[in-house]
Amino acid sequence: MINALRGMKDTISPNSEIYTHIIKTCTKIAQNYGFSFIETPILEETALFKRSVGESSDIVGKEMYQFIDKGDNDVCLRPEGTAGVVRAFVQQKFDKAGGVRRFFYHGPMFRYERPQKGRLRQFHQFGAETFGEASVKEDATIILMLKEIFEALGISYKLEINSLGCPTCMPPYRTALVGFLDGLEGLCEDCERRKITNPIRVLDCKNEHCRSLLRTAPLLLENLCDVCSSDFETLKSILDSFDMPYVINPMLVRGLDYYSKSAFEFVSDEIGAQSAIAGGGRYDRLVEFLDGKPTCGVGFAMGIERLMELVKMPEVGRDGYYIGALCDEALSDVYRLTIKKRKEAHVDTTYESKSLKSHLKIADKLYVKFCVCIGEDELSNGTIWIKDLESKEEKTIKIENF
RNA sequence: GUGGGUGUAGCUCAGUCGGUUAGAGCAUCAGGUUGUGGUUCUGAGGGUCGUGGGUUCGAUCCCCAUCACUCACCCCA
Repeated sequence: MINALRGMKDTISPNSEIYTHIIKTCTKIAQNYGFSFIETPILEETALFKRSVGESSDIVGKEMYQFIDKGDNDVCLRPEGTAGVVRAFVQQKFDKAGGVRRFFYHGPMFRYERPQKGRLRQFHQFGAETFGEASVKEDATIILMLKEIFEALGISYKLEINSLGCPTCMPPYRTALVGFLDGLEGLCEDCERRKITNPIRVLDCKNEHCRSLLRTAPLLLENLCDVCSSDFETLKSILDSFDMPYVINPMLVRGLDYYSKSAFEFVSDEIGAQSAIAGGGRYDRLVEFLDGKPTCGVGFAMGIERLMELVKMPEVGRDGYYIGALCDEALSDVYRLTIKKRKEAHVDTTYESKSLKSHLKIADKLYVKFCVCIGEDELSNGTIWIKDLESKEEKTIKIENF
């Protein structure tokens, strides 16, 4: 027997209904917010991810599904969605055209990691990106859009926010931080490495000893430039005015290198150790990293599999028909009727004749509203027998009136 | 990549201190005399006890290896 690869799952009913419900809900809300659907290739040139996500990140460092194709191209299955969208944005020359563009996407992402609860090698994200809008109101809008999505899906969550600064305030802070870190003894191996590659990430270390050492570390939040500082204040006041609770987490550093200014993460405490259900922020430099004209951007991505464990599905009532034959002579009429009725409604059937009791049992289990049967009596009268499985009301009507 | 846990019927799990034909519930199918469901009753089908080796007269059970799944670390959605 051939099984699916490690960390890759089939999505089958009833999970597929939950998946579809999430996509539908997100799509509707994103469209209300002015985002339009974009589909980008799942396979991209490896260089795209190295330059956008960043070589220092674990994603690029050790988690990419990377290979050489038959044309000798170095390619990757996308580990996240933003890079492809930015590439498409630049390729379409939207950067030169100017204006504000908003896109949403959803689909599979791939990371070669050891699977665990809430982590798969092929997983699915829904995400959205706004280009060309510098106002921090857009950052707030995206957070409020996520709030609306989670409310629509019946998901409870906590929001954490932080500011990662900009090219004005980040570099001096970075220098100060490295100076502080150099004075420390006993950081873990990972932190020693991160100190060189991406010192900001040291703040995010889960190691208890490191955390205690870092208690007195300088915080970017206290060293923001005037613009970043006032933007962060604006963001907080908008969230306050829309009753969007949040906690400021100065240690929150998104895993991807391209973020700047606003960073946020929605977390759930009901899904195991992998608790982030959505994350995002601003990435004002990314477009130029990918050879575009400098254009600011802000966006988010959420993990659909992680949401699937939390979604409360709306109640569904009985719907549609089940049509069955009580004798072999009625089989062809049943079949014809089924195909015809499907032009207007959901119809299930069986290709064999069975007892009335069997048909009713099947119809009940399929959770349809009506059970329709044709037997010898109906055949000779040109009628059908129909029963409403909710009201238990039954009647016999002319076949042409069905 | 590292560590823990688990592999017995389609699903959820019992079980054998090693001993003849391995069990239950749910699910499936058929029936409870003539065409009535979600509740009941009866019956049937369905298992190389993850795989390979070892110990033993004998292994589903003990030992070793291996694979798979799972949780956690790292990191992230």
